Amino acid sequence: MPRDFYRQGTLTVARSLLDCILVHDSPEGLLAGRITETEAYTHDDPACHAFRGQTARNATMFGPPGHAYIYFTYGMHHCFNAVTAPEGRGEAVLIRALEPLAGLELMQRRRGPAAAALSLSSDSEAARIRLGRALCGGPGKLCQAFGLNRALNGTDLTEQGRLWIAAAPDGPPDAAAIVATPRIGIAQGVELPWRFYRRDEPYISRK
DNA sequence: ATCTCGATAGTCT
DNA sequence: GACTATCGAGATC
Repeated sequence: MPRDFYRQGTLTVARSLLDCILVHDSPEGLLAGRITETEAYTHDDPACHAFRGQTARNATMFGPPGHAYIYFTYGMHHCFNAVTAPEGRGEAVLIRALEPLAGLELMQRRRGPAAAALSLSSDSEAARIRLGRALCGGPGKLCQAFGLNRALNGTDLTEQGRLWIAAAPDGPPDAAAIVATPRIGIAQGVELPWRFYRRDEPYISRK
């Protein structure tokens, strides 16, 4: 997606990223997934890392839009965001889940024995969904599956280099097809309905 | 299906 | 020294 896509306003970007394709041309292989669940974080939102000002950790959030903000949390997980606000402002969209499309075998290896034990041949629709959610059904899971870490923090997502986001093949979902709910795992700003996914989307982190 | 809890280390007060 | 934009295991219903 071009730079201007990320300048539409964080809430709009969060909805418009649904169905877009995240691609990682990693040294071990090409990985791709359809974005199925997002959350918006704005500068005046107490749950946003940028709310209390710029620090070394959140610096890329204050940089130009269209770049990756990847941080480490809970001592063992990474989270991947797309920076949205104009420079100096500190806003981003958290990618919470994907439907894996390419590189599933590599994702299984990265996700560990439990995920690797699941059948890769899509015996049934239910089995495919189970596998997809085990691989990329959560912000920490998808980072592990894709091999995303702080080394990729700040990557420009608008050019096809190592990590980028491609347009939704059939365009973004209709507004009427998108559900908005409170965000997951936060202590402040719990009332804001800034988590988005398609109605009837099976590839989400949780209900 | 839903819950409670522990792991684990970087960040900020 | 407290907190964390999480995950998975184990208990419970």
